[in-house]
Amino acid sequence: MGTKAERTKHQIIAEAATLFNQKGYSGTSLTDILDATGLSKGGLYGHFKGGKDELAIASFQYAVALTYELIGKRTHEICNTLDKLKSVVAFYREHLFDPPIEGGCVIQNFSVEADDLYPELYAEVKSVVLDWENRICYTIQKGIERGEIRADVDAAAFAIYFIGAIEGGILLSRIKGSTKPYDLIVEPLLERLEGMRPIEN
Amino acid sequence: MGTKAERTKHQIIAEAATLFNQKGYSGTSLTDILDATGLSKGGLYGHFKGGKDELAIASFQYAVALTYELIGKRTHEICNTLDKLKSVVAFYREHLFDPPIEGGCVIQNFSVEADDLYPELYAEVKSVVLDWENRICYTIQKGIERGEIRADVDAAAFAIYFIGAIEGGILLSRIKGSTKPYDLIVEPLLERLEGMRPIEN
Amino acid sequence: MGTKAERTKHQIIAEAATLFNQKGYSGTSLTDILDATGLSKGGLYGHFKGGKDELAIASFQYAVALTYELIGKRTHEICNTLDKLKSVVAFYREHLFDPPIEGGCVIQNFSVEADDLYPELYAEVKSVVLDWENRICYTIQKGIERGEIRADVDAAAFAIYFIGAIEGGILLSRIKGSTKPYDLIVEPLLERLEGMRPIEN
Amino acid sequence: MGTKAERTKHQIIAEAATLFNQKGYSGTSLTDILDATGLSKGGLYGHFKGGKDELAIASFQYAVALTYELIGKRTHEICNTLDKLKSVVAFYREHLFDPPIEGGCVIQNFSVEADDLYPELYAEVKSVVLDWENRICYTIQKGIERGEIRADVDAAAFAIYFIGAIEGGILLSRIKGSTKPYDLIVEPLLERLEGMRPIEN
DNA sequence: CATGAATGAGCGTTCATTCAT
DNA sequence: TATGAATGAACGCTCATTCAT
Repeated sequence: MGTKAERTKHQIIAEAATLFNQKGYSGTSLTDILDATGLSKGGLYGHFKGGKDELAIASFQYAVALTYELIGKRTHEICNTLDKLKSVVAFYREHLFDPPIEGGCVIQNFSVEADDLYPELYAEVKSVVLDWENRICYTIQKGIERGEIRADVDAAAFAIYFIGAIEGGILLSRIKGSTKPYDLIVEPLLERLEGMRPIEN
Repeated sequence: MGTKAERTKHQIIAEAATLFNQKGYSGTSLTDILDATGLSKGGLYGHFKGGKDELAIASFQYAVALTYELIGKRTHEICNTLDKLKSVVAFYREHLFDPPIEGGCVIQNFSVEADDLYPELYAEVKSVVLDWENRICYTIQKGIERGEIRADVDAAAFAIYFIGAIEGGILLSRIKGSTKPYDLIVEPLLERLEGMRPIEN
Repeated sequence: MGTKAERTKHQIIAEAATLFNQKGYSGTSLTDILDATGLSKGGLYGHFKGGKDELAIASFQYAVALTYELIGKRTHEICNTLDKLKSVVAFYREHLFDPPIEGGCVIQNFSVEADDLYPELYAEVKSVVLDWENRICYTIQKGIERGEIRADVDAAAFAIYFIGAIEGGILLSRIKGSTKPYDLIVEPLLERLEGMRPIEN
Repeated sequence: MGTKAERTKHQIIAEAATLFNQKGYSGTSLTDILDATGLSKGGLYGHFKGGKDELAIASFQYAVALTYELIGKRTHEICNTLDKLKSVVAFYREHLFDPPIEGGCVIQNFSVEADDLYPELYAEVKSVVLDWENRICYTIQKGIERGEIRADVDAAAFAIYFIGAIEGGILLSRIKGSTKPYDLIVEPLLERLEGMRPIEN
């Protein structure tokens, strides 16, 4: 449940995450967020002493956590490791134009704006990407242990390829307004996944 | 060559392109541009009646044209079509951290910020991507005609894959600060290019 | 001694007095005071319904009372009237850079800010100065009665001169960061005090 | 004459000097200054890139310069050095309640607020006081050379005493709303001035 | 054409104060 | 009593833009 303050804070973050993801950090004014939440000017600072910066970082973290959560729900019930990874690819495909947070992929949106301007936020983006890599690595290693993935697969390299293909696909599909780019870019990824299956004998 | 006015205008665009690409549209103030160019307030409006918007679009177009030009210099002397395409991949690899316009890939930077906020600019981005696709299609079709590429290659699909892989690679490599992601993501692309070579007999 | 409420109130006043004396009324925010005391927003208003104004006046009065108390401790044990007055001069000299309340002479600080802006507070300053005058007058008259001071001394005039010399000395010594101005300005005051000694016969 | 910009800037400074002197730095808002000048919000920043700080320092310097100028006009026509100094004492007496800049002595007002809060402004105050000292020193040394002042006078010590007495007098007279404190505090100063006259023979 | 003084809306932030808990 | 979430006006400052010169 949480205290009233916690609920208010959470609501601010949720609204802000959408706005930042759509309009960017610079493009989103506190007034935008205030309007969206119904809060008053000073009220926001009661929850975020660090101001817009702190709120942006919290929003990014929330957006990432929400995405993880949704993906987790999807993959939770899938036993086979390769199927799990495929379902992640499918998840992003389904949400190309209806992403967890409106505005597109948060990693793209935040990284592209933060890289030259907001080091603290950018560090956060970097750590999230690293974390994503690690999760995939871990998943693959577990898959190898369980005999669901061939032992000679380079987990670290695959993780990077996996993320890059998905991100490239999202980027282009959104620009083109079509799922086709995503499908085309992700196709070799899916083939590679298939190729990771241990040889039956 | 060109009148003094044209040269001044070009200089403004060049400076602005870098600033917009690094700091984004919202994050770049006219003052930033004025400081960088040494121009006066009103002077800029003399060249760009449309204000910041017009300048941003002009900057984006300039950035794209400059990139094309640099790539063109590189590919011009290459005869074989597949080698031409490979050299484009190499070009982006070489300029991952030293791009034609400081701040990274202009398509990424402008598309990510413009999509939810600046329809006119976003339309420009879309048309540039479409143009890039068409160029690759055209290159491939010419390659097929010249017998350098197998006739059964789907040029349109390949073009999209080509762009998506490169963009995904750039995105991740910049975040990670390493060329490795680019290499990993682009690897299957290069293999596919190799596979497009007509069977010798 | 005193209820808990009284002790809390006193503590607020003591902290606020220092802050107001250093940073001024306008320059001190309630947040500053809250941070210094550890109190909560509403807690302060429980003790000072009148808000910042009431607290400022209470702080000024406290600062004056504290100064009187310290001077009192010093002069208490001195019998001779002229020596008493000299010890006051010495007291201010000793505390030029370590005054009872950090930030310098409260009369100067409060009067200079209040005169054009806060009539109520300024009235308080005026009454404190008047009170100081009266105390000196009274001391001198008692000294005359006790035969320690010549009967022809104009007590009222001397009191004003006494205060003015000390204040002028403090003002300049603090600006110059040296006791020298105080010494120079106070020198004729001390001579005059000496001249007030009744003629021995 | 000066350009229009210079005239506007000067007008801002003049208005601001009065406001700062009356209400203090913290107590004066840019809106106050804008209202007084009729300028618009951003217009002020065209003249003072450094914002409120820069304006405050400029205002203080202007106030000091104006005072010097008025005193200069007064003393210019006076030949004898001691009479010159006496006329300075008289000048401040005449303007106790009608000072060059409304709000009282700028040294007092600015020093008292700046000491704990605005080091840059405080440095300016210090340098002005030092300059005043030096001017008096110089005047006295010239007086000695011209045989109008006894050669054994300690110019530096006198300068400090001179300033301290005047400031103490102003401070108290303004609090009391009467010229009497000034007269009383300045009396020994005038006597000392008289005592500096060389012995006639 | 170019200048830069001027505009006024808007920025992120802090303020003194209130009030339901 | 004491808390701290909330208010909304005001803070210092920057913005894109205009226009008399």
